[in-house]
Amino acid sequence: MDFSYRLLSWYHKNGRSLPWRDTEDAYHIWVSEIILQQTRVDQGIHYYYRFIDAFPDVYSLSAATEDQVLRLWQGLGYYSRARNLHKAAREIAGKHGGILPGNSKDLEKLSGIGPYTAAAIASMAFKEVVPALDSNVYRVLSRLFAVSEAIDTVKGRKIFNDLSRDLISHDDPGGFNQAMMDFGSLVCKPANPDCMSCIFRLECLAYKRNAISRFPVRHPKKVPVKRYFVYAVLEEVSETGEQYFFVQKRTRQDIWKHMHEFPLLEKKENPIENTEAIEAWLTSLCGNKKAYTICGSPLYLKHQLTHQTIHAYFIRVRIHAVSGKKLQESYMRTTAETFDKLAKPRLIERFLDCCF
DNA sequence: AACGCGGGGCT
DNA sequence: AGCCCAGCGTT
Repeated sequence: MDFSYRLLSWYHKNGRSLPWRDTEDAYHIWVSEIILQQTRVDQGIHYYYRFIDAFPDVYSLSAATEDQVLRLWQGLGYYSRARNLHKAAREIAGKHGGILPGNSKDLEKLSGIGPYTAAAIASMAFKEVVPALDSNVYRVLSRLFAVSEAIDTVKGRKIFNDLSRDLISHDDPGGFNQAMMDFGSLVCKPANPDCMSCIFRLECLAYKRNAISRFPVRHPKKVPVKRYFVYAVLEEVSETGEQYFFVQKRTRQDIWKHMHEFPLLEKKENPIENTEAIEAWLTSLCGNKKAYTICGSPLYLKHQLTHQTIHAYFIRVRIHAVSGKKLQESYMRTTAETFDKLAKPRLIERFLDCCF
């Protein structure tokens, strides 16, 4: 089969030049692969430079705190990637002498490394002949062979796995995998693919059937759920003139785990008209009605996630004198400077951009 | 197998 | 407004 030869020829002429290519350092490749999970290259590349700069090797990453790693990941989303990367780095530093496992099966045992990432690292860093199936590859193959099985089922995955195993280059598996991904993102794009410059156009079954847009097949997605957040932005100015905020770290199995935010009241329905309930909440936070003053009217921000629509209201509150017990026990009192260094979700960053 | 997990670009 | 992106872990 000359598929891989033709693909690699295309790749050597048209492939992208990226900082994690042309390196033997498995750690660098690993970091790039984690950053690029469900993330476009354009979006992730800046984070890659900053991450490698801050943590140039496994040991520097393992020596960092989770908070430091999350702060660097801030704004990129899917924060479990950062937590798992950090966790795995500590495991490698502790149990593997700082060396990444040298094959895909052992790589897959590490936190945050699944079938795709294991195959990507093993093929690129260790020349293991194993196909890395990401959504680019699913798209390219589903169109080439008009695969009508959905890509997000076990049955479908097996079909694509088998196809790739037949096609993959044994001389340059890493190049093959990267070539497939570049081809998918540069030519066989999700929308408006560039079929006219496609080297496989004449063999492409989807193109022949004039059915490009029907591939790949995937299961329909769920509609986003609505959530209503009311944040109390509690500001206290001490006698020395220092400004303090009250913040908390999210710990639940939910969005933004281990990221920081303001005291939060969440409702299923829009609560903003119910001023009594909100004031009761603020009072319980601050101890009594005289302990605080609401500044102005709430600021509303809509925040769209892939699977949730968050309607957020920020209420700025000035705290006088002594704070309530609940505030002391459940929340951290931080200076503006310290707060700045904490990892925060985009929504909180957006609010800060508006008001501070 | 189904679900939850971000943020941003493209159409 | 909806779809998609160098997927993975949990339930």
